[in-house]
Amino acid sequence: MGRGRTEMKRIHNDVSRRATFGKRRRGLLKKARELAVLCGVDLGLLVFDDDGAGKLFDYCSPNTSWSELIERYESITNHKFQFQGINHVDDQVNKQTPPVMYNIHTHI
Amino acid sequence: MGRGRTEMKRIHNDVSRRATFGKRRRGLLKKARELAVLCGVDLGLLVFDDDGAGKLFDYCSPNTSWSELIERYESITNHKFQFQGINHVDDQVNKQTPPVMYNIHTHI
DNA sequence: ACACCTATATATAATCC
DNA sequence: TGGATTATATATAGGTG
Repeated sequence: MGRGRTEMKRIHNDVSRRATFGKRRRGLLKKARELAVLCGVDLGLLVFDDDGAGKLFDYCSPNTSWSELIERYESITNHKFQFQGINHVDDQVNKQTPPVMYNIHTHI
Repeated sequence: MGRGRTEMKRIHNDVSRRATFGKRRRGLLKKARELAVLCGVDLGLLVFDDDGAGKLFDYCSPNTSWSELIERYESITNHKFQFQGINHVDDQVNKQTPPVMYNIHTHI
């Protein structure tokens, strides 16, 4: 994209990589919000900046929260995350109709 | 984008909204993977399809996992999610250097 | 590092099949 | 419905200040 094609591997030059990170991170967050708004779906995006300061960038769609998203993720994948102090683990969880799960590896 | 501009609000026509959801969801997952690979950062994306079947689409960058991402999110935001069966809650958690947190509302 | 610029690569809305 | 197509809107690589 832009003035040249980009190989899909880690950019070795530190300056270029940081510049690209800033641009693409903003683009990705914007597109995440657009998808949530245009299609009215729930979604969450987490991006960690590993520059040593440990910055976090995230987006969570309107009318939901990360705790809800994680609960739903848990109920679908059985990964069993738990919200501290509130016991969400009960026998009902896995009695719901099991939703279908897709991921990028099978659906790109 | 495409042959016309799109207002940034929920698409009311069911057929259009579903078509757009499929296209943009694939685009977003692709861009999430590109950001992770090009910049070597950890990230995760969760998208729920609210069509009644409860489908989930997700991407998690290489060399990490949702449980790790959520632990890191927790340590930054103090939201205190917990991985079931393993007690991650100890007094060390909040003694770490507090990382900076950004989100789309302040950094779009 | 950050913002702006501009040429190009991509994403995708509308359309057709 | 779910792919192709194609015209256009957007994203962004590379460059400059």
